Amino acid sequence: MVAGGDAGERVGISMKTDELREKYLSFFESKGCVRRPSDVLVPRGDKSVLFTPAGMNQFKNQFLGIGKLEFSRATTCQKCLRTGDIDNVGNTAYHHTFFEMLGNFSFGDYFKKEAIHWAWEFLTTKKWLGLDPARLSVTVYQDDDEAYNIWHDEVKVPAERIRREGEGENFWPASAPSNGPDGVCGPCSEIYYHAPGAKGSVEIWNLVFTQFNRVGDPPDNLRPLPKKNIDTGMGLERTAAVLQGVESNFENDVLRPLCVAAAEAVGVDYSYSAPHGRALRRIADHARAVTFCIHENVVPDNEMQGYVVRQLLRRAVLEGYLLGREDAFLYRLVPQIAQVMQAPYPELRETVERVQFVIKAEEEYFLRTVGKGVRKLEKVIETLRKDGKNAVSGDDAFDLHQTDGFLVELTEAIAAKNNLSVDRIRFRELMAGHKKTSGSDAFSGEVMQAGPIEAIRESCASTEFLGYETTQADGEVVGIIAENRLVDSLNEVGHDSPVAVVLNRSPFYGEAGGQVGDTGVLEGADCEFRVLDTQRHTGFIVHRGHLRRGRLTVGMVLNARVDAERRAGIRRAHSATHLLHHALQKTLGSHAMQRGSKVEEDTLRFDFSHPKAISREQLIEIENRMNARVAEGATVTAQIMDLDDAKKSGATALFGEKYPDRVRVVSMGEFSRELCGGTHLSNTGQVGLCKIVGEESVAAGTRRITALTGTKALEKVRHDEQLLVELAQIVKAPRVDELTQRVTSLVEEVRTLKQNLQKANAKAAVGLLDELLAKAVDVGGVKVVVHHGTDWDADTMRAHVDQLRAKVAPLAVLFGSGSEGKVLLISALSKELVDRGLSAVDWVKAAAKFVGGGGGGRPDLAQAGGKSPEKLAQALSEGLEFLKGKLSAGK
RNA sequence: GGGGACGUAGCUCAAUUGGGAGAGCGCCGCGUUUGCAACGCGGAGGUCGCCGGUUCGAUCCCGGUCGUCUCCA
Repeated sequence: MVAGGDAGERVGISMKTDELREKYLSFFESKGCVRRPSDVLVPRGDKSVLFTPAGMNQFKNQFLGIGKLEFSRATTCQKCLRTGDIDNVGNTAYHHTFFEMLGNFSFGDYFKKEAIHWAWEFLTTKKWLGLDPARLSVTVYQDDDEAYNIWHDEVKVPAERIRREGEGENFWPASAPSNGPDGVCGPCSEIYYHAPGAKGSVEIWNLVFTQFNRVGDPPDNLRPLPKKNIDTGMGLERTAAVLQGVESNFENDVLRPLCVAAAEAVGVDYSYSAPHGRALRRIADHARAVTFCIHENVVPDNEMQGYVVRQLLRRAVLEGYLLGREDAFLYRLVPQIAQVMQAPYPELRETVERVQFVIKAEEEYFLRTVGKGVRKLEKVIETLRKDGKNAVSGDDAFDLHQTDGFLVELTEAIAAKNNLSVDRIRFRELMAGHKKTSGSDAFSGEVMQAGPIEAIRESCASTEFLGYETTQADGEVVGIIAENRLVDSLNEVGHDSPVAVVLNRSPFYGEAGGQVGDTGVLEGADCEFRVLDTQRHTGFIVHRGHLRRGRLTVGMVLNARVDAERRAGIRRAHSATHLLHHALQKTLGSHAMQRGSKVEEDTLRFDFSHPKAISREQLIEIENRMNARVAEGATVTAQIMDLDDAKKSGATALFGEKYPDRVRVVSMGEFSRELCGGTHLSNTGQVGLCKIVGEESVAAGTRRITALTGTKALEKVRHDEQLLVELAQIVKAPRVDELTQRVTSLVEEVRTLKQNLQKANAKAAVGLLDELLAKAVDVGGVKVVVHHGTDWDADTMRAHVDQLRAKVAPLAVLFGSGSEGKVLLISALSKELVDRGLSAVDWVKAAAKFVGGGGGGRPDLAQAGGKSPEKLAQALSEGLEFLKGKLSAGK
């Protein structure tokens, strides 16, 4: 099972992945680093990335000096996701989408010397990894003599094993000095290991020395930072593979079992060098990535992160499909993934069922769209066959890809079965064009740099939030931001774009946890600032709004008053949200976990995981449970505690949500306990009434319930009541209770009236038709009926035509009818006349000419319109003459 | 954020130069049968997503809008 090499040398250093991770973290703990948990895989607050791409991501603020620095050195094992090299996954030994990165970090604390020495110590000391120093080599940035000297003079790495590299290789961000971006950057030093028996060496560790601030283009654009940082990364999978003496990451003790499990799920055997080994490695990799994402509630979707998850999942399913597995199989890997990853991420086990459910649903969904695409492709192939062509065009392949989500690999596979190829060149061309036209800068990642808000930090660390206790308090203005710039004072009343005001203390709630920001007013001796919205920004509460009166200056003390009535409505809605969550769990089961929420004034929206629509009965039950909790008037309390204690006490937390070390727990009676920073009632009875007004789907496996509380709930009930009263009046039901009966009988009445009318018309038509035939002109044996009907519509005319044609042949009919500036003409010929080359279309056109219109249709039946009803009689007689002419000419 | 498509009966979907809205399955009734997707006949069920425009006339063309799918970022 283990790849070749010198067994004796390997035994001493073989080490499990879990052991390596733990050793790394405890080693750096012993160097004073604080061991921090892995950040979530999908950082919600960070708009610059879709997924956590590297270990340093969670420390961006610390690197920038934003916020309070609770520690200056840290170590983590961070779960990461990257899709840039997705095509290499499974082909190479070292590429993954999901992977873990070991790191140690210094924020203005230790620097190059320690980082290098410690890396070496960890790698070479027997107590830790015990690697042979002779098998290690390093690189440094070409101009970084400091790093070179440490390696050479202090660590004693011989010069022939120290390589100097350019900014493309050994600078972060790559090539930053020449090409930017501006901001913090610095040289790197990489450590390589040459495994016994291996051809070359592999990079296992990258040390980044962020010591510069780049300002503009060269020369002299790298300014030394006052506080230098260390950011390092060691790939866990890769190092584990090295330590285990295996030739690929996918052969290590975590990934190999997943490849085997993938093989089993697909129904084939796994071996590293087998032809389908690549496919199985991809399945294993993608399944792990998808499992972690869905665990964090990032589900397959068609935009942003959800789209990436969908692509990963579909690519994995496709690999299986191409190996002959045409039903859902990927979801079966989840328990195995939770198993091999349980040491660092025990929480994975709690969501196995839900993750499997989501994966299976998406798999089946995908297989359906594949089915649709297959049908479409079969049609394409059929016409190709007819035309004697041997390749599916790039345009067809692209159309399948773009509109049906049909991956081109699949098109190719199916084409190959039919001995056809696919025009990949044209496909790629179209794809490139599509990328160009659909691309946008909506996603231009912001570079690491501090905004105007951070400058406020010099005078004030953060805003103290007072809103749990009060809705009104005095606070000092510590910052004013207008037009994205920090200003000392503001006197322009009626600023177009909103202005932001930061106080040192405030009762205003900044939008968070689904609860909207407060509105209200900031008032001083002779000034007034209207707050339209409140946001949070790294510890500050930012009041956004407009100056209404006077002048605002930094240092002023203002009386901050929250719009208390609105806040009360928000509190009702927020507490009701917890009641709803509780009721859902009770009614639907524990899988009905919160996925998101939006809490506004007496209005709430709650998304949760649930596979199907909720029945009317269940909705009533949920509503009943909530209102029972309202009626019982349970006490609502909040307390601050350690995150671990809160979780132990059974408080509901969301997977994929990042919580601070100390959290606030909101409890209601004995039935509800949630981690929540929102503002709540003191007693559930204050909700008043909670009315569910909507239930819908927002994504596969996710439902949304909308509900109203307090005043709005009452208003809604009244509104519905009013509606019924109005309806009752309109349909003349004596009482609202009898509406159903009344409307039913009205519908019934309309139906019978319609039927009667139809019968009456048919009856009248019988006599009419005979009359028409009697009046018909005989032109050379052809009965010609020309008639001006009163208020006939097209349907009536056609019905008459059909009945006449059933009675007599050969027959030609021309009907006309006019009303209010509109004329309708219909002409019809029996089959014999059509066979003789006559056309109803020509005929009706000839007649329509006289009423200022045109027409068309089929040779046996045509229709035309016009605008001059007064000329209808003429049109009809001219029409008759036209046909006479045709009939005699045809003889 | 942008591109491509789709939206027709309860369900799955047809319908070409713009001119009479269809099939299969399901449902109801009658009949024939009584064995695994039975058969025959009859019937009900449609604002052709919604709004506007072009046209004598729009399910069809154009614009907008909503919903669904999909691709790119």
